[in-house]
Amino acid sequence: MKTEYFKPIFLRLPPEKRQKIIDAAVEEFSRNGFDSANVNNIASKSGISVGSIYKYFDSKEHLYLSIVNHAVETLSNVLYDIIKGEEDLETRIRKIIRSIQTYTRKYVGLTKLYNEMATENHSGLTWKLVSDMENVTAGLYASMIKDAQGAGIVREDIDPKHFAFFMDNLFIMLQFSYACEYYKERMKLYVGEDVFDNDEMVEEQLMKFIKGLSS
Amino acid sequence: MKTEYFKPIFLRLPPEKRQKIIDAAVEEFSRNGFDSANVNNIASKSGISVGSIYKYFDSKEHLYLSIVNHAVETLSNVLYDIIKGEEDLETRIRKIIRSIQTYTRKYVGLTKLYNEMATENHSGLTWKLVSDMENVTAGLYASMIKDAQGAGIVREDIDPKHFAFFMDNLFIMLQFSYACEYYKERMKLYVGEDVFDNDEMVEEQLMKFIKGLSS
Amino acid sequence: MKTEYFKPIFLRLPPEKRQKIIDAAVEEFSRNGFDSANVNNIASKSGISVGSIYKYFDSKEHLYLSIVNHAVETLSNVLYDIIKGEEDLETRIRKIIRSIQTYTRKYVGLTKLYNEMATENHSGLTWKLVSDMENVTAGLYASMIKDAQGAGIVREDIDPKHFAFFMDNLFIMLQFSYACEYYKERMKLYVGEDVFDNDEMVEEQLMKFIKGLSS
Amino acid sequence: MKTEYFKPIFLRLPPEKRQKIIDAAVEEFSRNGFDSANVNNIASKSGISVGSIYKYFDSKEHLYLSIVNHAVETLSNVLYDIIKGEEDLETRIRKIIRSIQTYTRKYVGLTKLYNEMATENHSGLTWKLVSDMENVTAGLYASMIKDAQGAGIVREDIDPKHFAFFMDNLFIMLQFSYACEYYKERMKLYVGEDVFDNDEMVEEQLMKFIKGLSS
DNA sequence: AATGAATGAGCATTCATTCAT
DNA sequence: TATGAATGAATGCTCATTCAT
Repeated sequence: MKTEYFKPIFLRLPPEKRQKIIDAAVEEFSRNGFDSANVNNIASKSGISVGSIYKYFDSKEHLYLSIVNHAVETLSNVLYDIIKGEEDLETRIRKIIRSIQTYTRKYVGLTKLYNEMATENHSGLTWKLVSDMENVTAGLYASMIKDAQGAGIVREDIDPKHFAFFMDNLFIMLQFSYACEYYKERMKLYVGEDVFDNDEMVEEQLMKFIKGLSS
Repeated sequence: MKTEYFKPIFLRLPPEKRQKIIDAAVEEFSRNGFDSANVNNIASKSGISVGSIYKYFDSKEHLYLSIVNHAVETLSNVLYDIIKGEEDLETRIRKIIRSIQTYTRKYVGLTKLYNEMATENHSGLTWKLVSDMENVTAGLYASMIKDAQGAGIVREDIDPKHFAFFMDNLFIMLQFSYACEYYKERMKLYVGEDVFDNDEMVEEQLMKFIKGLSS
Repeated sequence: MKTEYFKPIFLRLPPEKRQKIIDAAVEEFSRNGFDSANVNNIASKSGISVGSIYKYFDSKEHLYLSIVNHAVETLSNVLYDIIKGEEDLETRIRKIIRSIQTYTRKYVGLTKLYNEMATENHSGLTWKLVSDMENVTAGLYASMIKDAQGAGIVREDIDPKHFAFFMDNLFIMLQFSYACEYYKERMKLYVGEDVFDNDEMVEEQLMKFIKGLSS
Repeated sequence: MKTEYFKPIFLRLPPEKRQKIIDAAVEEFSRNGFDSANVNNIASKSGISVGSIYKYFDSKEHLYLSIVNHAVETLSNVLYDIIKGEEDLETRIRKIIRSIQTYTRKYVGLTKLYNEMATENHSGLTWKLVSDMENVTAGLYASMIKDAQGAGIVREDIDPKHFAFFMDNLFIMLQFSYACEYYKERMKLYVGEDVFDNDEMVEEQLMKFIKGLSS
């Protein structure tokens, strides 16, 4: 069922070597995008030969897909741990926001890659890769909101699916705003040059935004 | 101040010719992204020679920037017309949502381009291009919200700048969700296969989301 | 009907340039075979750029096929002029033999190419190219022999088609023996180191062989 | 005198292992030609490691030469058994024809290899390999014909060496026509789609051709 | 001004060969 | 001896850019 885009031999590599390849590839793909990324560069940055890259991956595209897959798995694992908790809606949302702030900084490359990936070019393939995860998140969000509606915290007349969608949109844009040059500039322009030193403020404001305008 | 990336001669061209070049370039860049886009293709699709392209633009990059600029101008003009109106907050937000639904469908290529452009690759240059416009929008949004706070429609304890930022984030994601394959799939996954036939529903739900959860 | 493997632009080239490309390609392909032939070499030997080669031909394979086609046309034109004559069987056969001796020396590369081409690798494509010509030759030979049977010069109980086939086999091997290293060595071994200075002798003996052993 | 292109250790291998390597190499070289043949493929088809291949042979070229040598030995042993018999000329020729029909089908790969080998690429080396055998055959043919001349079966005024040469040319082409795609197509075109089901016919006609036209 | 043929650096990929285990 | 992972030079092909006409 689960398609893997690397060859079995890749898993048999010593973990540090594997990590070096992943790091170099994330760096190269997230900086240049798929087309401009240079496999030979990735190889030399990893400290291995091109030949070896092609022993581990069938093609540049498979290398890319493996890396995207890795990125999505890493990022969604983080979210998953939070969403699946038992706390009330507000606590969980706050946790998500803080995780985004923490982990997006930690995995800048992976987040850039996510943005890159959602771009037109190869979206057919990448969507297949990512849909499972988005599916899980979507479901979790929706049920989390339904619960909140049951508990009277969220108004009944809003559709949980739409709510989940808009909320995740905010999260995605927040990720990009912490990782991608363009969106970083844009965030500074909107809320001020010092946003990135004010994580609590952002958390607070986003929380308020989600909770609603009117008192 | 305002940098232009085409050469003066480009403006002296007959408008239809200019439009043909723009259309061909939007098509090629939005379908393939900057790197895979082929200048020779753009030339033949426009019905002019490569040589001429390079008479009008210094390089592929300048052609790209000119096109992005055109895209942003077109898209932001639409928004601008709406925001600058005198109606109350809710009316204006609803108008924006409906415009996004209408114009994003009309200018799919331009929207894809906006997504493409925000990608790491050329963000340095593109940001310069776009910042003016985002600046205007940001200011307009913020003052629009401030007004609403003055009128008692929006709670006082939320920062107008943050509010504007989050709201625009929602709008941007909505645009992508109507234009870019990846985000289209994602939206279908979140809210159902038939979203794209349910514009009113989306408007209604997004309105509710922005207005807030709690009654 | 007739497939051409070069692009139209190739024909618009100045003939000397075209010839230079053909010569360089014949040289490279006949010396190295399809796989080892180096397109970059062909380009520099022709005094043009690789880019141009790919403007004239879609791929290495198409370049090869164009060259093979040229070779076969050249070689079969020579034969065709002879076979279509009105002389009696023996005169025509003698003429063919002498032409082989003359033209194979003139077009060594083309003959080597013919040998190369008949080799397994790409025979599917090449056969299509060549079959028309072989078809013509086969028909001409067969009718030539039928005539001779009618005239009482060739015994009635031999099948003209088989006769044509065997005769052409002898001609093909003669061509190879005048052009390809391996077959040259072999011919010297069979009939003596000085064969290549004894064209009349070879003509005489081959004529006798074809005309038959027994008096 | 006799150069061997494998290393001594190759002979010390268990015969089945040796045979497996030979089979895989014949298959690969005859299907793809020298250049496109892949040593790693040969290794895996043989069920041994590349490393081992290079323990047994110095290089791809030596492996190739060893295989060609094997092919030629096999094929010429067959012919040798026939030619050295004591029967009269016609009987022996018929036997050769029938052997070609039988053994070429059995050893398609070896025959293709013989064709491949006679191609320009490596003819220098291969000729050295093969000349001994061709020498023997040439001599045997010639003396066989001389005998026939002595017995009054073959006209005196034809040179036995030339006769042997032309006759062997016919045999070689017959081999190719039974094994190599290109020549198979050509034979069908010359004598009909059903040639390959008509071995006796071919034998009969070739016999007649060699025996001569005139009654 | 316009053309489009020509250029050649650049990159993905392959594969013969080596060598540490 | 045997293994097979690792190497990296080599090559087909693309495409931004130039420039003679």
